[in-house]
Amino acid sequence: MKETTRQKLIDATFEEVFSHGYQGAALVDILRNAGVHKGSMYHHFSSKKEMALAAIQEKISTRNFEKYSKILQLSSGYLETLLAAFKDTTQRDFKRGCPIANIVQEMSNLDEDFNKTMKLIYEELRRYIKDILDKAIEVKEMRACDTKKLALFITAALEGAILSVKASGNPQEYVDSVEILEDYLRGFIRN
Amino acid sequence: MKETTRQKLIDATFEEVFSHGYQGAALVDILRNAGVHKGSMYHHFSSKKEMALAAIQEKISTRNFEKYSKILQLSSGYLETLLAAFKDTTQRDFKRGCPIANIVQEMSNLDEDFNKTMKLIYEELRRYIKDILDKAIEVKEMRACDTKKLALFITAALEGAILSVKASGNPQEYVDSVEILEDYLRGFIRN
DNA sequence: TATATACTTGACTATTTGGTCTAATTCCAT
DNA sequence: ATGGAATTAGACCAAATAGTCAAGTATATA
Repeated sequence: MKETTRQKLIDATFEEVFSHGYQGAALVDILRNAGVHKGSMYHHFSSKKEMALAAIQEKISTRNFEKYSKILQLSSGYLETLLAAFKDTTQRDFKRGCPIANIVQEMSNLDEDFNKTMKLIYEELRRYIKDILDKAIEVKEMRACDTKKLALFITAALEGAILSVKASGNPQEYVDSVEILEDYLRGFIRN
Repeated sequence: MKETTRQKLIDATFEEVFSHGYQGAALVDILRNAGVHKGSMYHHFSSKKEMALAAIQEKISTRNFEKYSKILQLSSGYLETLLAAFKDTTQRDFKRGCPIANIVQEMSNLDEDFNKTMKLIYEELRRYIKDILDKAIEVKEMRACDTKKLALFITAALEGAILSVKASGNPQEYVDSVEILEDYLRGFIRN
C-alpha cells in the first residue's frame, strides 16, 4: 500500500507523457488522472521533470524486459521468436507510436537529463536484440555477422516502421516494412 | 519586399518548431527571432497553429524538392545517386533529427490538422523515392519489384537511423545503418 | 493630393503553467 | 494511548502562455 500514491503518479505520468509528450503533459491532468493532489506529488517528486523521468525509465524498462528477456531464456528458435515478436502487432499502439522514439524526438536535443535517460533506454533495447542475435549465432541458427550493427539497423527499421503508421494511419505499412526486414534477416539463416 | 514579414515569420517559426517542437515553441521567441511584433504576426496568420502549419509545409516541401527532384531529372544512375544522397551527411542535422519525424511524433495523434498535413508531407517524401526507384527500373538499373513497399521500407529505415543518432549522439550509427540499407538495395541491381 | 487599404505597433487580457506553503491527517513505533 | 514522522490536502503565487485591440504608419491607386 505504501507504493500506491507513487505508483499511481508513475502510471498516470507515463500515460500523459506518452499521449501528449513531456512538454504537452499538464501536471493538473496527471494529478486528476492519478487521483492525487499536488502536495502529495511534490512530496514524492521534486519536480515534473523528475517524475516524468522516473515514469519513463520504470515503465519502458519493464516493457522491454517483459518483451525480450524471455526470448533470451529460450534454448532454440531465437530468430524465429524474435521475428514473431516483431510481427506481433497486438501490443503496438500505432496511434501514439513508440514511447522511446517519441521522447527521444521531443527531448533529446533540449534537455541533458532526458538525453542521458533516453540514450540508456535506447541502448538497452538494442542490447536485447543484439543478445538475441548472438544467441541465434551461438546455436548456429544464423551465420556470424556484426550483431551490434545489425541490431542497430533492426531497431532503426522498426522505429521507422512505427513512425510510418503514425504518419499514415495505416497499420498495414508496419506489416509491409517488417516483411521486408524479415526477408533481409532470413538471409542470415544457416542452412 | 511584400513577403519579408511573412517570410521572416515562416523561417523563424520553422526553426523554433524544429528545435523545440510545436508545443514547446513559444510565440515570443519566434517573434523575437523574426524581429516582428505580435500584431503584425496576427495580421498575417490567424493563430500560432496556422503559422506553424504553413511554415512546416512550405519549408519541408522546399527541402524535399531540392533534394530529390533533381535526381528524377537525371537520365541514368538513379540508384547510385539516390544512395549517394542517403549517405551524404552534410545536410543532416543529427542533433535536431528529421523535422518530419519530429512533428509526426509530437502532433499526429493530437491534432487532426497536423495529422493531415504531416500525412501529406510524409507521402510526398515516399513518393519521391518511389519515383526514383521506378526510374531505375525503367532504365534497367534495377530489377522490377514492389517500389511502393520498398520506398516505404527505405523511408522507415532512414528515419529510424536518424533517430538512433539523436538518441546516441553518434553520427556513425547513421552511416552504419545506411550501409546495411545500401547492401540490401544493391541486391536489386541488375547485372 | 486624397483616400482607402495594407501593415505595424505594443500595451492589455484571460488562462494555464509548474511550483510553494501551511495546516491537517494518517501511520507507526514505543 | 501518545509523540513524532510521513503523507496528504488544497489554497495560493509568479511567470509564461496565446490571443485581442485600438491606434498609428506606410503604400498604392484614383
